[in-house]
Amino acid sequence: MSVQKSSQIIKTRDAGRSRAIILKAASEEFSLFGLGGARIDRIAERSGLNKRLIYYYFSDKDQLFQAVLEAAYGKIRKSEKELNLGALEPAAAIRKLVEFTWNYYLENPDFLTILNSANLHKGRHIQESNHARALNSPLIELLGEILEKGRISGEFRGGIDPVQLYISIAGLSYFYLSNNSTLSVIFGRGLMNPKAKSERLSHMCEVILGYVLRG
Amino acid sequence: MSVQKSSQIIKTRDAGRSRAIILKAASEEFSLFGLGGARIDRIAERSGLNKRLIYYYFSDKDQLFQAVLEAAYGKIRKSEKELNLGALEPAAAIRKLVEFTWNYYLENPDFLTILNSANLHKGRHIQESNHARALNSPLIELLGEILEKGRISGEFRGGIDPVQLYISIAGLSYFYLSNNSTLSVIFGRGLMNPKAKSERLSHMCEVILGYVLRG
DNA sequence: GCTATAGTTCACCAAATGGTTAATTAATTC
DNA sequence: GAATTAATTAACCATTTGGTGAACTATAGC
Repeated sequence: MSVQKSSQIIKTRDAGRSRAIILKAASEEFSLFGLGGARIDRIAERSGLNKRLIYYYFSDKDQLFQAVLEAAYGKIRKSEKELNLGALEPAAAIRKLVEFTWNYYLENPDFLTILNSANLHKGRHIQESNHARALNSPLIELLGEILEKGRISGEFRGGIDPVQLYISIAGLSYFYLSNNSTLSVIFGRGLMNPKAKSERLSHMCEVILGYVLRG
Repeated sequence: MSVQKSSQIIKTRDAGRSRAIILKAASEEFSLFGLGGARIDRIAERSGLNKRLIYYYFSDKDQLFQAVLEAAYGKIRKSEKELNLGALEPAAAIRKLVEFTWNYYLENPDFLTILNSANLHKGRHIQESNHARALNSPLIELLGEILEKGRISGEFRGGIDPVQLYISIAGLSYFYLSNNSTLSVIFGRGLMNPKAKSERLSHMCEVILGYVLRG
């Protein structure tokens, strides 16, 4: 910030900062209304920046959405890397992955809705994004090693496909959280209160560990 | 159909038929583009009926979406009822529920996307729909009975919450299918080819049965 | 300090959007 | 078969939409 022309405050110029602000505002907007329901004018308002800047930095709505998607993937991949599952015993590692997934979705609800939008559009934006495609989950390899380690030690059953397991772990949290509004109504039961949430986490751990552990 | 004024073919008038046609066209449109991305003009085109009729029968876009949602719920509830799980042994009943869920989602992809839209909008449309709220899954009670029967016979573990189990069964299929576009890209693996689909179904059965069956 | 460029603003636009008015015609009632 | 009602149509509209042209200004390099 600097002062200029009779105490009028003007922002210093910073491309990186503006880009980041727009990205965040866009992420909120897409998350709230989906790709089709999002409004560029509202993103501009939300960001406090001029609408023209959105086009200056991101060309059009689809490319803006793609950038939002890339950022969302980048963020979760980063968190996954910090997990350090390799250091744990197999069963503890699996449990930690279930807990991490649950907590990450819980703390980043935008991630779920943005992914839903991406899928509504048949993954078009991810396919067009070399960046996001390269963000190919390194977790799968690690998960494969953990499963192998557990199998050798005799505690895990054999023949588990890490991709299937990863999708199952994600799916158990994802569906509950992403669809919680309709599920809560249908079951007449608040799925987001603290007790319900903790019960869900225990249930998921039981399901996943009940599966991987040799009976 | 009837012929009139020098061989010009005109449709007979039928409120019920028109309503149904609009509902189907709207369902396709909402499913393809979401609530925000759907276009009333396109729904009119798709239905082959005059746009004004949409407003005549459904008042506005939100109420049209609500009707689509109600129809979607009505349809799956009807299919669930025809399942007749009560007649089966507990383990077979659970397996059949997993298979049914998977197949239903597979054959009705619109159901998934419409539900996603409903959730994007915080379940507002379901809450406002007495009809859909009353469609409260009767499967839960039945599932509770099946679990109890299995527990008494000693094959199932005790303390399973039918709601949690139902959500897990649904979630395992739902996430895989609803997010298959992005997942296929990320894992570099076609999740919708016949082999992948059959592997998914076995995996889910193993996970769910591995959980309910006493180790 | 001058210049070139990158960042920002403002005013604008054609097309699309959800929704409406009012007339018209088929079906139903009497 | 006339009168009433219900279904359908065509034309229209105010507003919103994604996107642009071109001017302007702060900053970095010289």
